This record gives sequence, structure tokens and C-alpha cells, in this order.
Amino acid sequence: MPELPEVETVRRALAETIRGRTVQRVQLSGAALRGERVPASAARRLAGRRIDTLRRHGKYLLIDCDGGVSVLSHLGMSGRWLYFAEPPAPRSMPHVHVRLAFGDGSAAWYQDPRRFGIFRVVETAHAFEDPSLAALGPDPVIGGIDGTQLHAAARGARTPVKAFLLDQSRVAGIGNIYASEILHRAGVDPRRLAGTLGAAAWSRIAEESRAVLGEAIDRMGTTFSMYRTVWGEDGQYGEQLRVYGRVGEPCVRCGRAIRRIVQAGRSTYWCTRCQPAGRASGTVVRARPAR
DNA sequence: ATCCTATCCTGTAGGC
DNA sequence: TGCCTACAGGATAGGA
Repeated sequence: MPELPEVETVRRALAETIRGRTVQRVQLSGAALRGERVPASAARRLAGRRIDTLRRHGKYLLIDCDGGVSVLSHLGMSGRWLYFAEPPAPRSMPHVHVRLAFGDGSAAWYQDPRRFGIFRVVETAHAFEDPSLAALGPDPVIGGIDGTQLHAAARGARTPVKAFLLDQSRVAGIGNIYASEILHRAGVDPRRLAGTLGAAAWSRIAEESRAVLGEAIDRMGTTFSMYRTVWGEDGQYGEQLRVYGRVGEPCVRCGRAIRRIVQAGRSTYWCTRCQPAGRASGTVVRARPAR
């Protein structure tokens, strides 16, 4: 569910709310997250720690505490971090797997119905050696990406450009919603093989990646169904989506009906007129000879 | 080596 | 209303 803009929104909100607070008590549901049971030692290592810094790379969140300990968090499809100045009764809210209670009575809870997320306690100094983080490509918002870099990385790649953008080892943070949005704005057919795209297309993709992700962060992300901010609010970028989830609706640029296809088991939305098969390849489309 | 598929889960939307 | 199916923002172990 949550992609880079949603995780960044969560990061900023947690920095506002829980930074500087001291964890007084940690409660675990005991359930496994992504098949990995959160060990009781995780709770022991966090108790008494003060939250110092909140970092993000791609869709991963790092909550750095004093004492050289960090939480590595990934929201999977349905994960949420919620902040409460005054937490509700635990039983009123299902699927909460981690409860951090702070000294001042406030709390941060990690809720994840589908349990595809990650919650690990790692050493801050070695956080990026965790296999999940070590495998990530550059973050388009933190370090930035440019077309030249993407063009070089895609050399020889036979995977469709849509799947290429979803590959977190290539670029970290783009998910299924924003991949469709970026390709629409860049005017690139999602079915094109990544290795066949030219410099101009990659330049547009890099530029639109920054633009789309930045605008989505400004609007606190996209609430398509389950994502919420730490205060339980909807993200507002959904109104700005040009193609995602809009099958059959007219393209905002040209009016042609948006189409949906399935690539690698996931929905892709695109406009056949604004994202023509030939354009990104540099093929010159000649006017049909007059008859 | 590089691809796509199936899979882990629950919640929700839509058809009948 | 209720039941059923399809699908969902992710990642990854497998098989082709």
C-alpha cells in the first residue's frame, strides 16, 4: 500500500510527535510479520530508549533511538503507524502488533491487518547492512535520480519499464500507483522494454518521478483504501491521480478512455494516445502520405 | 542470469 | 440484506 510519499508523510509526522520521547513500555501482539515473529528481545531493547531521529530510504523507515538502537519498519500493504496523545483502549483496535507507550502517556502503535510489514530492531550503526536496506537502489527524493543514471542502469534490461520502476533495487520507493502516474506524465508506454528506451525518455521519467513524488508528499500521500496518516487522516493526492484506478474515464490530457492492463500480476493504468508505443523509442512518426 | 507466478494475509467493493 | 468472488498501495521464494 504505502509508497515513498506515504512513508515520508509518516516519517515527518512521527518526527513531529514522538521525537525526543522516551519509550516506557513496549507491547507486542506476538503475531508474525511477513512470516517473522517479532522477538521479545525487541521489546527489551527498546524499553527506556529515547527517540532521536527518523530516517527513510525508499519505503523503509528507520527510527533511531539513543543507545545505538533503531527500529527498521516497513508498512507492507496495510501497515500504519498511529500516534495518540491519549491512546484508546487496546481492545478497541484490532491488528495492532506493536505498542510503544511513552513516559508522558502518549503512544505510537503499529497496526497491520495483512501482516506483510516488517518490524525489526537493529543496531543503528549497521542498519544499512540489513539485507532489506542493502538491496535498495537510490531514493529519488533523498539523493535524487537522473535520466543518465537510469538509462545506464536499464541497459540490456528486457523487463517492461513499468516493472523496472517497481524494482526496488533499481529505484527505491516507487510502487504501483506512482509507477503508472509517472509513466503517464512522461508519455511512455508501460509495456516498453526498459532496455529499449532512449535518453530522452529516461530523462522525462526521472523528472516526472521527482515531480509526482514531491507533489504527493505535499498532499500527504494517496489514500486509495487503507492508508492513513498517523492521525488517521486521508492523504489528499488521490484527487490528483491522472490514470491510477481510472479505467474507462477520459484521460485528463487528451480525453481518450484510460485502459487497464495486468503486468507481472499487477494493474497498470495508461492512456494509449498520450503514451504511444513509438514515442519513447525515438521512432519518428511520419505523417501519412496524402492520397 | 532474468523473467513471471504464486504466496503470504485481511478488508473491501461489487455482482447477483 | 447476504453471500460470493476478485482484487488491493509489497516483497520474495520458486519455477520456467
